[in-house]
Amino acid sequence: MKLDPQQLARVASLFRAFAEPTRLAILQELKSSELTVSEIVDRLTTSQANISKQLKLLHDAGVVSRRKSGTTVFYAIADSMVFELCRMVCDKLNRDAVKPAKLRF
Amino acid sequence: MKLDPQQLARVASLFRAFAEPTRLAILQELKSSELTVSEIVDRLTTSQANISKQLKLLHDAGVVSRRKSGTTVFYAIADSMVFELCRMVCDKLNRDAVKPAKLRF
DNA sequence: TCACTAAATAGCCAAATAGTTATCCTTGCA
DNA sequence: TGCAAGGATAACTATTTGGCTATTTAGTGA
Repeated sequence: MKLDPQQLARVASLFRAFAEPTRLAILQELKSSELTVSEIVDRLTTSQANISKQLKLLHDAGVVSRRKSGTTVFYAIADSMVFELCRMVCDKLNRDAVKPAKLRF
Repeated sequence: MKLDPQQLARVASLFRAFAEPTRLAILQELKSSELTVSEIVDRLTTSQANISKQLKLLHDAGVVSRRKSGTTVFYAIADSMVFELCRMVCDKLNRDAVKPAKLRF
């Protein structure tokens, strides 16, 4: 079965959510627990505006979930497929690496 | 275990290989068998130059393999993780879809 | 040697986007 | 009411990159 251009675009779009170091860094922080925007900002090295922007993108892609409590907003991984995906990609990079580096998301 | 920025960049880079409809279309064509550049060009709707460019990117990412025979070059899927990855992404899109669309790479 | 074909590359342009700073909601509280 | 804090958004810039056309490189056969 072949996907038509529109379906390919949707698939590509979801892959794109994972195709940025900053977004991967956010997901990595959310691996252990849900976090507020401020907590993520504290753990990473980019601006609050950028974190919010990337969180919105991840949320639109259905990758993270949002929970509001007062003025603070908690984000969490919405689907564990995130980790399966990252593990598969890391495994491939490890297989391809000349010198074993043992990446593990 | 947390990946450092350089490792995150490598992971992101591999994801990026899958984050384009044209490249996904190429991979989809290669699903059934290896193909020459010309054959891929015939099956898709973009220029030969663009197909070559995207094939180079996929090859650099270790996603497709290259086999030369005379003046023609055959490309093939280099790692079956490609299909596992795409299946997982399709499954998620199917889960999220309000109206079941049954995507299947 | 010359013509022909397959594929790769160069050079260009337009669109997409990660990042920034500045500003704007909201909510909670004095 | 006022104000401070947490997040989101706006506007802008710089970079990346998918696509094109034109050209180049490399085999093949007459």
